[in-house]
Amino acid sequence: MIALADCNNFYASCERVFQPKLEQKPIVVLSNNDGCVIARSNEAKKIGIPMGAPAFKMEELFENNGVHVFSANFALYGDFSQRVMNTMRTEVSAMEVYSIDESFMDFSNVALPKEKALEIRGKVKLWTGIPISIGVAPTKALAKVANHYAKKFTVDGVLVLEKASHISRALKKLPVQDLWGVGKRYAKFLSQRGVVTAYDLVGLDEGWIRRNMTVGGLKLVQELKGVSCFAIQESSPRKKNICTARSFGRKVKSACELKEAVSAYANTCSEKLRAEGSCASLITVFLATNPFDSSQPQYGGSRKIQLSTPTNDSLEIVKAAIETLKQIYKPGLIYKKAGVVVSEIVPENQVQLSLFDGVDRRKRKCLMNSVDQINKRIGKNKVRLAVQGFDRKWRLKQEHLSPCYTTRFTDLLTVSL
DNA sequence: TCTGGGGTCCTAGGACCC
DNA sequence: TCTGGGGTCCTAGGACCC
Repeated sequence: MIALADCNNFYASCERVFQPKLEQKPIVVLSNNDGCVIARSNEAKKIGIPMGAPAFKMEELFENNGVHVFSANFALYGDFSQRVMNTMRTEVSAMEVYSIDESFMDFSNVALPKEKALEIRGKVKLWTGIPISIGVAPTKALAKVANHYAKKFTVDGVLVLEKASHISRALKKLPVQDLWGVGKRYAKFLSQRGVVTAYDLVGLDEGWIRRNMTVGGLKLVQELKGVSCFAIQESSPRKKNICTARSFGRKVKSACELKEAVSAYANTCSEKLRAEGSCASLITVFLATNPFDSSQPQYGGSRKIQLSTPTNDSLEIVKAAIETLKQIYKPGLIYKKAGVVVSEIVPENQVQLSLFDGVDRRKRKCLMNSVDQINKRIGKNKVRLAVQGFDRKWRLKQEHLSPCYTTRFTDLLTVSL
């Protein structure tokens, strides 16, 4: 048996932990740049605020319903995620962290799954303040289904799906698009063929599924029949791509500002590589104008640069990114977004060195180590490259940011007696 | 004025190899 | 008249996840 734990309305719940007066109140969390709604408390869902709705179109609705609006605070959510995962890890022998707010847990040796799940749920709430729901079933895909019902229809937030009759009853009531692995396109394609529920999908010919929904669809159907195709993966495989990209908080025209932004993103990619113990040899830079602004000329450019030696050195990666940016930059346009992707990733200790390499890599590694350690101790980006800029006018718009209660000393909660 | 930011996997088709 | 069979690698695009 496999359990899937999923935090309820995770970002909204994080915002509530240190502001208990927000219990029972509608909360929404906005994406970067306060762009669109990415998380909603149950109360906000009831008001009819859709997921992904642009915030500027919702202002009246927010106002009229007393909705508490937050800018995304990923430092806070990331820290809470770790606390939740660490708490769950004390209870099970094997666990896979699947996303920032979800984990699969091995329940194969759990005698009383329902009781165990309730215990975990209670412990996470007590230790972290975050409410979670847990679904337990024979496979991952079925655990997802169980979790779906646990969240929607149970009082205690836990559902075990084990008996065949219970499983087929659950599948009969589940719209096919609510399945893990069935998105909008497949849902439309299937409904045109009369496949509406998960149960309908399971009844189809497997050859047909394979032809029309690839092996991914076939594995999903197998899992729904109780045949496990997805094992619990305790350690995450090395990333194949690492991307840092942002929309700008305001219009950006000048090459100089773009250079600052792209340098900052390239530096972040380098930091992510170092944190993973990886190096990359392909750097891609892209930029784009605002696709929603039809009054302006549109442009999207991207270009790659191949490095002869894989690296995670900020100086090298930033330099390569700036060179690449110069090749795709067109003056006179209003840019809205830029990003850097690093790929062709290899482990740091398996880098193929070049005979003609001019860089003193040992020395550089020491430098990067020092920078990382200092920044870890006294704050992000305290030591950085000058090219990353100082006023950073292009940075995110975050008008409703909550304090980083758990990751920044100056933001610690104060209590007056 | 204002619409996010990460990822993965699969497939088809073209170019090329022997 | 008649033109094989087996591969790999790369890319773009599509689908999905959170």
